[in-house]
Amino acid sequence: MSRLKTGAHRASHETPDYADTAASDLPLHRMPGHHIRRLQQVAVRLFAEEANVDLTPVQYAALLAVAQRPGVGQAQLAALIGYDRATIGGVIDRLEQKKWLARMASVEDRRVNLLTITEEGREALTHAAASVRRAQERIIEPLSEDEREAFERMCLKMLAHHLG
Amino acid sequence: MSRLKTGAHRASHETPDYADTAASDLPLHRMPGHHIRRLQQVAVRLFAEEANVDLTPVQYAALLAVAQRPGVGQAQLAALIGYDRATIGGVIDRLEQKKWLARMASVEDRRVNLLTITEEGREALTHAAASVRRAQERIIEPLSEDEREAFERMCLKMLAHHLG
DNA sequence: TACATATTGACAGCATACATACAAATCGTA
DNA sequence: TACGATTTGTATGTATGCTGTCAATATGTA
Repeated sequence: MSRLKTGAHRASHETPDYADTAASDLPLHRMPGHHIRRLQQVAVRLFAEEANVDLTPVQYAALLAVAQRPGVGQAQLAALIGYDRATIGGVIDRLEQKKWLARMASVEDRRVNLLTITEEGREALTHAAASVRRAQERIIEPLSEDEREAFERMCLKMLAHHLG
Repeated sequence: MSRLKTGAHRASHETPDYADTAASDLPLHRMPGHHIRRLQQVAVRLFAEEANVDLTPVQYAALLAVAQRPGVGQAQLAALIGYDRATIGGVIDRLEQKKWLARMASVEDRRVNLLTITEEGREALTHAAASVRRAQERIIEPLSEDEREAFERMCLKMLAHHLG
């Protein structure tokens, strides 16, 4: 604790001389959770850099899913792409404001909002496709072809284990 | 587009019979960005499940970093753990409310808030260490030892490329 | 048919994240 | 030393994400 007085500019110019922490503390660079968080930040940034339409990664996934399954309900859409039921409402609000997606009352089940993509939404999807692909490629760009396959396989393995 | 009328409950009971999307649309299960997003959700959930103190992953990383470098400023802390300068303020607010972290005005640079961990904060860190370690292990649990090393190596490779 | 149970979408509250803008303070350089 | 450029922390606005709660609506069963 006596090192406390040394001030803000000192630490960055010297050999890392950490104050004691619990013996069982993992350093951040050994925490998969920390890596995943930073990769997520990178992925979002790359998506935004490449995007040529006003779409976030979340909005793109939602729009694509509705395009592939017209008439899906909000809860089903959320389950489909792994989002929260409470979150998807806001995402749909914003896509609806842009006129890319529409809510329609279901006749069979009056709780449900049937979701459909509009023509403009389909055009936006088409227009975005190439840049989305580029963003995805840029994330894994530093990996070799073998590594890319291994990375995808390991991701799917972890997701299947934790979600399946 | 004529399939649009078929309603909400149809698609989930039949062979995937997707409406046409652009030929260049990647399916979600081929998007590393999508996998990373879902892994991030899993990692946060596991952290919350294991946590035995009132700490989020972000707060834990910040608290640990301050414990290791007492007297760091907010901007330096943000750079250290890869967060945004604007975000870290709120994180620190909440850690300060819990009395686990303190802001002190710097004498040398009056713009800077020197951050220090309190005794209670150090105790919280110690108390949390084992559960944090468990959460990290659970994320990569389905991977073999070789795969775990490969996963870490590939994460670091991508992060170095995009952040370095 | 009546009633307990479950599902759906909305909403509130909290906690990241990022872009942008801002004032205060510091730094670099002419 | 004056002054433009940079840095620091804060504030605002937008967009996820999660937990909980709620009302409306279905559903399953006694």
